[in-house]
Amino acid sequence: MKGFFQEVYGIVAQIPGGKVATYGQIAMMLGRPRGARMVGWAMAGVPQELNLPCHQVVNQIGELSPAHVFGGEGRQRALLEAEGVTFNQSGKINMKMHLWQQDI
DNA sequence: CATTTGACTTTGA
DNA sequence: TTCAAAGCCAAAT
Repeated sequence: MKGFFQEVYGIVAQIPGGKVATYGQIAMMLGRPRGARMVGWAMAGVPQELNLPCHQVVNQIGELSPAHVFGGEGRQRALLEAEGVTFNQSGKINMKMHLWQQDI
C-alpha cells in the first residue's frame, strides 16, 4: 500500500542536511516528471511527527514556499540558515551551492 | 462521479 | 532576458 505521499516522504527523508532539493527533481525520482505539484502537495500533508526536512524542498529557482504554509514569513528561511544554507541577494537559495544532487 | 484546487514546471511572446 | 499563460496529476469537496 505504497501511496504517492509515502514515496515523496521517502525521498525527502533522504535529503542530506545543508542541501536542498527541487520539486521537479523529487517528482522525477518518482517517475512523474510533471508531478512537481504533487510533491509540493504531498508536503502539505506531511505529518510533523515524521520530522521531514520539508523546508529543504524548494522550487526550481531556489525560492522558498509561500509563508502561509510554514506559518511565518521568515520561518522556512530560518530553518535553512540553521542548517548552513546560504541565500543570495534576491533572498533565494544559492542553488549552485546547496542543490542536492544524487548523481554527483 | 465531476469539479476545483494546489508548497510547480515548461513553453511562448 | 523577463513576464504571462498552459499543462499536469492527485486529493479534497
